[in-house]
Amino acid sequence: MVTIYDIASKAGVSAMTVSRVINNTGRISEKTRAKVRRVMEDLNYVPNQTARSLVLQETRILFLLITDIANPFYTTVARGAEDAARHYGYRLFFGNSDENIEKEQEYVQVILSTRADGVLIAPAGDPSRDNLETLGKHRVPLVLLDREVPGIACDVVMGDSKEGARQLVEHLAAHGHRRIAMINGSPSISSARSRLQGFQEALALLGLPAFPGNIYETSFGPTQQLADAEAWLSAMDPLPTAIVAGNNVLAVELIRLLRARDIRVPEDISVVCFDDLGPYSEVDPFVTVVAQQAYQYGYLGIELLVERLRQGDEPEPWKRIVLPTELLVRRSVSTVGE
Amino acid sequence: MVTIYDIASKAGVSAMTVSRVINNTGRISEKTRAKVRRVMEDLNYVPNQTARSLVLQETRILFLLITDIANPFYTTVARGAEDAARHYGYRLFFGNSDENIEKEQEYVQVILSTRADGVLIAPAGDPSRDNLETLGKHRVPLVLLDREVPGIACDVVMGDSKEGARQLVEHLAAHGHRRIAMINGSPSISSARSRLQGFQEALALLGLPAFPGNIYETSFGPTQQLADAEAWLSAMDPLPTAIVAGNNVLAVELIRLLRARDIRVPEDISVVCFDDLGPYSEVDPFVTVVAQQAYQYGYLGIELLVERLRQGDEPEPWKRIVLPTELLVRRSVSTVGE
DNA sequence: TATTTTAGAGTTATCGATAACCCCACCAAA
DNA sequence: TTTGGTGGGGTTATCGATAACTCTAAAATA
Repeated sequence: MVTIYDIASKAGVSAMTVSRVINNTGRISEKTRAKVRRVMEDLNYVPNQTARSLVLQETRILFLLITDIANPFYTTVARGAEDAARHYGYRLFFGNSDENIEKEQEYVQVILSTRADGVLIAPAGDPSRDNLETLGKHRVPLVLLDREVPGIACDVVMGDSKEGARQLVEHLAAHGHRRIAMINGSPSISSARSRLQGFQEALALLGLPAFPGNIYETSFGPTQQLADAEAWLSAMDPLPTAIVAGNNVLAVELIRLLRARDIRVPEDISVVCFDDLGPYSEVDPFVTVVAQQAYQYGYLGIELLVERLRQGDEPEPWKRIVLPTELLVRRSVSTVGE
Repeated sequence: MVTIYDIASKAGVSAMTVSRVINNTGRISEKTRAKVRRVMEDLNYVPNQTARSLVLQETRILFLLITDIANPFYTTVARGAEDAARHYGYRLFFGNSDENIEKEQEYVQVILSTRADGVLIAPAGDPSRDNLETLGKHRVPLVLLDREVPGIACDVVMGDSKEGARQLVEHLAAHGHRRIAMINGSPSISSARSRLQGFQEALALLGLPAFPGNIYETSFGPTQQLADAEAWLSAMDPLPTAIVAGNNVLAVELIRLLRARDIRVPEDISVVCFDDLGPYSEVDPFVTVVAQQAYQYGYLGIELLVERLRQGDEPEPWKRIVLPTELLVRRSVSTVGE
């Protein structure tokens, strides 16, 4: 590999002069600058960012740790994050935690050994606190994505889960549904808690019953089997006329399960959920959802991070960006009692 | 940040001894080893991978450069790549080229300055040759994804595009379609060429007409507006009864365009395409596709790369992995002439 | 007992860049 | 003539790790 010293000797100058030309610092005569530039081109020189990182104590690497890149929500988050990182001159690593604390912990080690300048992370849940504290102990700037963690003070980009839940329930109620159940992610995840709370408050507000067993809590995880969900469904007698799913993955799994039991959606049970099902759900719109501004999650998250990196000594107060949700009405809700 | 020297002095040994403990090399007494380990834990030491990369001349970084992380196909590729990278102890950068040569070129510079150990790339097209040669000139191991580039000899993971096209056309023919058109990506992309060729061969084989203007070539790109596609449609008289789309994005855009013109799918025109549409398609299967093993693209691609990295001096011949396609019949095809 | 071996370390140079400091010639002002 | 500012650029130390070599005391062997 061509180094700065190769350039220096071919150009008959010192390495420092080459460095100055590269970074446009110091005083260099036009003649010297031109000569160095030409040698760099001749030799196809590309600065070694690793060496630079070592001496500058800055890697210009940001890490995006999400729970599943295959989930359309996070996919779009990743796109936003990548666009922002590119715009601000950072490189972006990514990893999937699969909603798994141990996997997350492994990535924390990778992040630390990488000396990433900052981390944009959707924590697996409240138990992620240890992992986040590890990052904090090493002074790695952090921005939380979609989920807050009690005890961790930092910037966060999240959605208005309670409002989203309210929109879904109101929509169902407007279609005559009164017996509504919810399948949700683990209560150890703040967004799941907010969605549940929003769900219950909306029920109360509309005078709808919170019948026994109307809540089923499992994992948002990508490999979820919904093994017990079958029992949960059977236990509800009569079945609810509508079910709110805590996220898109759960909605998909639920619909699959319902169909396997010959329960039609939406004729027998209506299903709605949080998060859209990808850029292509517009082809044949089916599931009614409250969509979130996934791209903005990623873009704004990186921007918060970059802002933090620029602050240094006089840190500003933590920011908390709450993005609105939008109800997209499609075909997975039928009208009851007509 | 805690360094190896901090550990060394606290433990009363030299830095080299600490390094030996970390890497399990050389001879270290159990007592010393234990002492060093304890100091490392006490001080929360994490080795600096940057420094290590510099001296080892190896970053343990792989770069995944795709054209759009928001495309469900590449999303799944990314997941496979990430799983494989993790398995083999590599970190994974990613970037989107948006089917754009200039953006791709910028990323090539990033890759070079990063000193990534290898690159898994879906090139924007044949003109990517320059970019790939730049990588080659710097001896960066390369694996091509989904697309070959004339003049570039390296490992590649791709799909059986011709067979896929045949499956689609045969499926349409079996439903009575005889007037079939195709909307495809740029002919500068090898997979687009193969798909077109497969399409035309299949037509010929089945004795179907290749009427004038039955092929429309545009870009696979994510931001494609299909501005001229409208004119293309109008120029075909009568309209075809079925259209094959070169990939999922084009199919989506096409369907949107057809609907805007009040042309129903599949009643008026049937639409099929390459690549599945993501998790949504499980919920309410609509578009008939030939799906590709996207996860395997990513996983096997990284494996090829890692294999190359291990070879060093006696390189094996280039490998060319061709993955099969699978026809998934759904609702976007109607039967003609009943 | 004298001489090798060997276990268990330490020393020094190096990877490729940049920061901080130093140096010198030249020109202007005192 | 002396002083000192400034343009232009070189020297040296440093970032945090590892490779290659060296060193020493104790154990093994002759």
